[in-house]
Amino acid sequence: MPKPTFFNLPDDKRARILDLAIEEFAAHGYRAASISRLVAAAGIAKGSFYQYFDDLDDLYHTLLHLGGEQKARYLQATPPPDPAMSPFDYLRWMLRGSVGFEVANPRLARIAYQALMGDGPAEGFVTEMRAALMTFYRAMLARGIEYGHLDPGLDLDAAAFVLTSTLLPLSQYLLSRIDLEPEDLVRPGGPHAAEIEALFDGLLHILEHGMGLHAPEKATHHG
Amino acid sequence: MPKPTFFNLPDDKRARILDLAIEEFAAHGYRAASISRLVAAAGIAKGSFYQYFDDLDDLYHTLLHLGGEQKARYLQATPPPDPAMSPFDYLRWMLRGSVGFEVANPRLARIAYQALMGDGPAEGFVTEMRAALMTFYRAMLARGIEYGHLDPGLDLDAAAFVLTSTLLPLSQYLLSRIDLEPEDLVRPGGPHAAEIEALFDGLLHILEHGMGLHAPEKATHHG
Amino acid sequence: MPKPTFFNLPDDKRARILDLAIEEFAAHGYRAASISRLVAAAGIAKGSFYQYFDDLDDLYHTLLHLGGEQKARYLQATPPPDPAMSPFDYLRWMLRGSVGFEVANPRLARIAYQALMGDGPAEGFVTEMRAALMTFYRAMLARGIEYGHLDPGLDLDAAAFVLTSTLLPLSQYLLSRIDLEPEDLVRPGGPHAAEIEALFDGLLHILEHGMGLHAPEKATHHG
Amino acid sequence: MPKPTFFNLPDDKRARILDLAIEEFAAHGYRAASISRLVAAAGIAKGSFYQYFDDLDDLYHTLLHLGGEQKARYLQATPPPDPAMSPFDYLRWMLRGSVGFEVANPRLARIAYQALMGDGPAEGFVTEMRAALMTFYRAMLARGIEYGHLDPGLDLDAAAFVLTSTLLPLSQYLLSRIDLEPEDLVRPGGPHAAEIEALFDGLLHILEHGMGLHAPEKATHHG
DNA sequence: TATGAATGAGCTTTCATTCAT
DNA sequence: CATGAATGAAAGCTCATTCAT
Repeated sequence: MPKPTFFNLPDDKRARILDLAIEEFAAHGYRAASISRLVAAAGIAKGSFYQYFDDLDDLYHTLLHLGGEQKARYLQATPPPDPAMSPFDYLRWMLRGSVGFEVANPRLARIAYQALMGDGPAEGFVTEMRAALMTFYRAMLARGIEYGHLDPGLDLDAAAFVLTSTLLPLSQYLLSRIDLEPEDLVRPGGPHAAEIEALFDGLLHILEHGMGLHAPEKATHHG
Repeated sequence: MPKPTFFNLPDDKRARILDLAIEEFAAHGYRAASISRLVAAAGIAKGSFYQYFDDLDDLYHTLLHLGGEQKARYLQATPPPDPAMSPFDYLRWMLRGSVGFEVANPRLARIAYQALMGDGPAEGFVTEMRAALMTFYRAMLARGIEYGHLDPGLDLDAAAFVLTSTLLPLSQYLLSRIDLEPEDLVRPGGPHAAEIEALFDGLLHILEHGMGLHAPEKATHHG
Repeated sequence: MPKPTFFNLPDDKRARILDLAIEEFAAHGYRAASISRLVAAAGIAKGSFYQYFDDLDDLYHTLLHLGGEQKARYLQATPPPDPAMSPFDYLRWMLRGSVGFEVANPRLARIAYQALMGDGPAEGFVTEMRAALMTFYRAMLARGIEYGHLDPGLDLDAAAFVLTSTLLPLSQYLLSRIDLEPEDLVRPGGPHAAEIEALFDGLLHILEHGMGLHAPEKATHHG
Repeated sequence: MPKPTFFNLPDDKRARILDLAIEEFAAHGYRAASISRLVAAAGIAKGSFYQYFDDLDDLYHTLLHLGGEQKARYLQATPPPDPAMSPFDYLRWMLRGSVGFEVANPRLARIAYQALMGDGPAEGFVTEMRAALMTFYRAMLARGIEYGHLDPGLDLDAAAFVLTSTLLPLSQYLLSRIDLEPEDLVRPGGPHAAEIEALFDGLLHILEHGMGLHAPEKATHHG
């Protein structure tokens, strides 16, 4: 938790520090991030850092929380589909939102991704978030079964694992595959919008047929 | 690339150094691994390290190559099924082999996993290996389509991505979920063999139905 | 010397600051005492400290003076015996008083003791106080000779040195030897009152016979 | 305990480092001694210090042990008097030796003195040494009683306390009183030899008469 | 080849002190 | 008078790397 001093800072200064901190962690990872480098980049005194934060860990957790809040706000900008409908519609909504946010905030996304992949301190926050993700997907799938959209014989553990493993690295994959500026990547009518939607289609098709109740006629999905 | 000096070492000494290096990287990660700690643990002189390797990066890549070779040897111990048969039989073979190897070499597996997840130096090797994995899966899937086992409309990129993302973290997931000693985990008749096979079944079912040509009668997979 | 600001403070606030300052110096010693820690404990602003004192040294000397005054007041509460009588009666009075005060104010006593033992700044104050102590004892001893209570051949320097060296650490010794709460230690009828009086007897006996004119019959002091 | 590296150093370099370390601790005390200052003075790299010692504490204890050994060697150069004789003869021997050593090694003596006075880390070594001193004096006094040199009614605790308290700071007192170069102070025929012996006489007289069995005729000690 | 002492840059952290509000 | 943000010097300590033996 940052010290009150940090929140009393002028908005632009606080924002600049956070931005450079994101830069630092994204560039060097949790373990090799350096307070010295950060304060040099930010043009503030070494001692000032400790007026704002307890230590690097404090700043790190601040960044992760910040990322979580920002992503939540971003997702809420587009209302989610009716949960009684197919969970794949829901997934598509979430997928568009997540990728949109992460492509718009690639460095912050990279930090969160690495945190969930085992970089960063092993304790608390991260472990909880991984578990929360799995739990969330399990619940979503269970609801899907209840509403008759999913195969009742589905192995929930396996399915939640597939979802987590697949969706987490998705935007990193996109960013690496399409070597473009992030902002160009997801602009609604941008040059890659079609390509991305195609990938979403392919992905969701696999998941849907892998997990869903597929009537024979639905098999001709991509005529 | 290690220097010739390293290969002239007595076998046991060379093995001990590699083993402790694995320990060091697995325990502290690529960025926080320390030559000082390693030579102290190995009981060799600081200078000797530089007789064997250029630097930590050199050793790191050596370890990754070593892991690759060992895994290849391990997999080849069990002959793969006929590639003309269902790619899911092939996948199951590979899955059993991979998980078996990684659970038998948890620290080495952890290093490789973290390397592929973005720890380690961003350059060369790692990126290549990720690409190689994707390419390998793409080829496997293409062959599956060719032989009529897979839906010809399958989005190869999406499918290869799902496979890569799902199979890479699988053994880490298993190790975390089943809180047991690694060696107990995969012993053929061990206490968790059934549980693991069930997870494999669930996983392959999803992938198979998501990607395959599913005859209607196969839908009752787990009666 | 504290600044006037300090004396204009509400009594309770001023007292609290002094009390916490005593705590700080007693706990960490002169050299490791920290303004930062003190103001944090006292809940005052960093800058406020400098409104009250020049620096840590200023506060330190204030504490020492304060201790001196308090001790003087404490001693005067019990009227000293007639100086024309044996200086050992006088010593016993002083001893009781000193030990009583120091045991009642252990942290303040500890600071003063360490100051006189060479902790603290080498300059001025401390040296003076040590010299003053010696001078005081010399005068007392000289008066004892004058009044015929002491051996006229007594080496005044040696004797004053013995007194100073012996009495200064006395209460520290008592506190360390008897592992009890300070307040229990000197309560008139307390469990250790007898033990302490016995030590006083032993001590004064040695000093008296070492320095005094001892009539043969007084040799049977502790039948 | 210093690391082996330190003992492999050339003699003169090792000696210079120890000497400057003594200087550092004597000048600034245990708590304010600084590795940075020391290495600057010694002209060695910061890192080199840590090749020799674990940390400041390690060096500090090394110095104390070194002082103890040197003093023991110094004392053994003059054979002690027969312990069956008066303990005051023994005391005089010890006193001459101690003062001689401490005046010849004033800074080392100051460090040890401050250590025994409560500077330095509270743990182990120091507490033990204080207790050892008291025990040693108690034993000496008990032997004195046994051999009939001391008053059998003597309070051993009180007496041992007087001895410890008096003799410990003696050379510090001498050094402060006689403002001379240490080496001039104890040279056998030096300008202050007589003065010092006189102080010894005075001191021992007090102790002897305070603790001893004084036959009436011995009372005329300084005729 | 093996050694391990030497090095200095770099790290995190604490500190007393100043000063604008 | 009170405040607390800003500062940079200085601390202890670790590190990879070099090099003479």
